[in-house]
Amino acid sequence: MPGTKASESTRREQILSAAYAVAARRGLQGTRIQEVAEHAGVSHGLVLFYFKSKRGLLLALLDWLLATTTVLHVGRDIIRLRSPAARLQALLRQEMNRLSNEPVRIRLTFDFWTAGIRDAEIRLKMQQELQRYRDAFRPLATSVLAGDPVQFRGVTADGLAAVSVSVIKGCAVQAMIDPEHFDIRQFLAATESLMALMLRPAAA
Amino acid sequence: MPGTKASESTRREQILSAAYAVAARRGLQGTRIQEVAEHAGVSHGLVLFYFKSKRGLLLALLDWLLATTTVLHVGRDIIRLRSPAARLQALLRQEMNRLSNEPVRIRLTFDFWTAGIRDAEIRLKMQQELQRYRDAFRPLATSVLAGDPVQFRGVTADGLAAVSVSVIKGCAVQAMIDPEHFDIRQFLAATESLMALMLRPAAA
DNA sequence: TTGCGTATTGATTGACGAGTCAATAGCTTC
DNA sequence: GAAGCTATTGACTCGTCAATCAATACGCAA
Repeated sequence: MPGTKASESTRREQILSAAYAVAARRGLQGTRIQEVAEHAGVSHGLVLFYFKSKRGLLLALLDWLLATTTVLHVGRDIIRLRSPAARLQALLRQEMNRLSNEPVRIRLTFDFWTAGIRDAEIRLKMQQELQRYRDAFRPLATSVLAGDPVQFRGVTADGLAAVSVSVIKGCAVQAMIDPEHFDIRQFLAATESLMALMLRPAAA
Repeated sequence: MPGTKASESTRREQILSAAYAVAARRGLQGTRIQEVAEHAGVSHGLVLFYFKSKRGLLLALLDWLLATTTVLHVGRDIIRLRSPAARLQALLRQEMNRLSNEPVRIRLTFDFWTAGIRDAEIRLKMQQELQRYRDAFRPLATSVLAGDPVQFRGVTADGLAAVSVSVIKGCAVQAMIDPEHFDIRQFLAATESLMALMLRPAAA
C-alpha cells in the first residue's frame, strides 16, 4: 500500500509546508497530525516517521519559520541612507510592511510566542529571535544617541533598540487583533514624526 | 454524596479564581476542567453545571480577567500633572510597573490574544480592551499634538495613542518572553527621553 | 530479474478529556 | 419533622487524537 517514494529533504519540506498552512489555520495546539498529513498528501504515519512526535513537528516548524523569515535585512538601500534616524525610520517602515503582507506568518509567530510562555525549548528560540531583532537595531540606535548626547543622557543603545522593537511588536499585536480600528498609516505617520524629533538638533 | 452548598455567586467566584490559577499555569488550551475543579475543591460536574462548557468557562474567565484588571486608571495624581507629556510619561510608567508586578495576569492576557486570533467572540473582547486602552491615551495625545502643531503635522491623536499602546504591549511581549535580556529600567529611560523630546519646544 | 532495504501505509491501541445524567445529600419552608 | 427543591456528585459515554507497528510496495543494486 505504500505510495511513491521521495527524497528525505523533499518529504520534510512538503510536510513542513503543510504544517505551516494547517498551523496558521488551526493554531499550534489545534494542529492535528492527521490534517497535516492530508494536506501534504501523505499518511499520518509518515509524518510521525519523519518528525517522531507532534512536538517534534512543531519545533521543526518553528525552525523552518524562523529560517524562512527574512531576518530584518538591513538592505544596501537602507545602509546607504545618510542619517541614522532616517535608516531607523526605513527599517521600521520595512518591518511594518511585513505586517500587512505576511499576516499568516505573523499570526504563527504570535502563536509560538504564547507557546514559549510554557515551553522552555520554544521560549529559547523566541528569545534568540528577539535578541537578533534588537541587535539589528542597536547600531542605528547607537548612531542616534551619538547625535544628541545631552538629550539622551542615561539612555543606552540597548534601551533604545528595545523601544524600537516594542513599537514593531506592539504594532503587530494591534494589527493582528484589531485590524479594523488600527490604522497602519496613521501609526506610521506618528512614528515618523517621533523619528524626526530624534533627528532634530537640540535647541541651543 | 453531594457536599455542602454555597450561593451561586460564591461558587462562580470560587471556580473562576481556580480557573485563573490553572489557566495561568497550563495555558488556555491546556486547562482541564478536572484540574480546575480539584483546585476549587468541587467536582468537575459542578464546573460544567455552572459554566455549561469549557468554552463557557474560558469566556467567563476572560470577562473576569478584564473586569478585575485595573483598567488603565488615569488617577488623580496623574491628571494633576501639568504638562501632557509628563502625564503620558506617568501613564507609561504605571503600565510598565504592572508588567513586573502582575506577570501572571499579563501572561494570561497574552494567551487570550492568541486565542482571539481564531475565536471571534474572544477577539471582540480583546478588541474592545485595546480600544479602551487607546482611548485612555487619546486625550493626552491630543494635548501633546496641540503643543507642537508644526512638528506633528499630519499626525493624528489616534495614531499617537496607537504608538503609545504599542510601546506598552511591545514591552510586555519582550518582558514576557525574554526577561533575562530585557532591561525594563533601560527601556523606561529610553521612553522617557523620547517623551522629553516631544515636550521640547520647537527650535526657532 | 531477483532480492534487499527502507519509505510508506493504515489498522489498532491506549489515554485522555469533555460533556451527560441519574442518584443523592444538603438546605429551606411550612 | 416532613416534604420538596436543587446544588452537587461521580460513574459513564463518546469522540478525538497521538503514537505504535506489522505488513507491504517501491526503488535500487547486482
